[in-house]
Amino acid sequence: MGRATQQRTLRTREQLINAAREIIDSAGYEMLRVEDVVARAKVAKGTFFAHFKDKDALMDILIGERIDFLLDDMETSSGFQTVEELVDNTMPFLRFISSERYVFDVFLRLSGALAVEEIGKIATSIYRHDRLLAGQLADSPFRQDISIDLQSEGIQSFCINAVALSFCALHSDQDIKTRLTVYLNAWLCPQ
Amino acid sequence: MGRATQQRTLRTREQLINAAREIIDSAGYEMLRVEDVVARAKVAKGTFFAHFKDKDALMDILIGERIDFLLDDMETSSGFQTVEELVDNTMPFLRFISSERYVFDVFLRLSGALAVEEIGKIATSIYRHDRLLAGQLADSPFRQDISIDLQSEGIQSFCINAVALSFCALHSDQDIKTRLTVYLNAWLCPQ
DNA sequence: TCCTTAAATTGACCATGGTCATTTTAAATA
DNA sequence: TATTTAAAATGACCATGGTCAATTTAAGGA
Repeated sequence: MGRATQQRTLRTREQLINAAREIIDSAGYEMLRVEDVVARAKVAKGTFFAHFKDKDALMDILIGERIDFLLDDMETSSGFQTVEELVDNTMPFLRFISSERYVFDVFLRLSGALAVEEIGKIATSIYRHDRLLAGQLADSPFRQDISIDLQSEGIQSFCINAVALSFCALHSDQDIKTRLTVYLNAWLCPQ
Repeated sequence: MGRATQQRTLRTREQLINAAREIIDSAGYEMLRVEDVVARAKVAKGTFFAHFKDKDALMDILIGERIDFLLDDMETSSGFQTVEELVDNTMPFLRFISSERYVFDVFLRLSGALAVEEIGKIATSIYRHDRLLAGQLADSPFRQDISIDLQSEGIQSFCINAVALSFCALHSDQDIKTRLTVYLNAWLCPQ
């Protein structure tokens, strides 16, 4: 099974991720260049790709960890009894994935892993969000004619749609929160 | 207002699009390289970018025209009275956008135009699909508590979600048609 | 028919993500 | 401590989308 991971491996990886975080903090996700990351981390370009399969894999880690922090908050909240509360709980997450068009594109691209081996932080965080929603829906007074799992799947679908339309020039009349509220009332509280 | 468009401009554009169609027919959308397109069309690389803003703009045309053909079929159909019929009407469209992961990615990226000036064929086709759905929903026996427009928007959202999950290793248990049927029954026919 | 000039085309060049044969490092062992 | 060798790091190189100053073409007027 080979030798144990060396200390320097972990150090190099930390340098790369920290360099990337600095760039993102000052210039945003979209501006991140692999060449800038390796220059700041003082390693060669090849080293980057020895640590991350590709640029997306680094983004998956950085975006995924941000989402995880937001899910931590959602998890410690006391759940929701109304669509309004559900929307309020969800907005920090939606504000983040809609903060840059590039972030949303990466999120969509990595939200479904093509192979089980490739499941990354973003894909995992979506699964976590789904389970979190399902748990909180169990204590909520919404429709009873469909399963909790289906309710949750629909909520996620409408979240994505609300963000997608917010990027669309033809639909900029409504903001994400307004649109999501309309969707979820129709989805969770049919008359 | 400048001079009229020259004949050769139209000819060059046709050459480029035809070259692209040939490549896609034989190798698929993902394999298309701009360099191969210009080589086959016997023009210089710069000419490509004088005709199309970027590679995505060409894809928008080629994917958009395919979608338009599928919408033509949907339009000439006699509409739908049940979720089953709605799903059957929609499946050719979903089969196309799920035919390649790359096609789905381009579709998502170009489905919302960031600026009104940039509205392309794909964005237009989505608007057309929405209007087509709304027209056919008007004659359908589904829920009455939400507007036709909202019903249509939800259908589109669930279509995308069904395709997205079909690409996901964690959700490959159900196929697109099965999943969409479950979604739309819950969306259009709540108890 | 010859000029003028806007439109169209060209291809060398750039930006950036990604590869891989070679070199360096350090953990294990004699 | 010296040797071995797997792991880690290197950087020249490649693939591909995209730019732009320079050149060619052709429409319309003198």
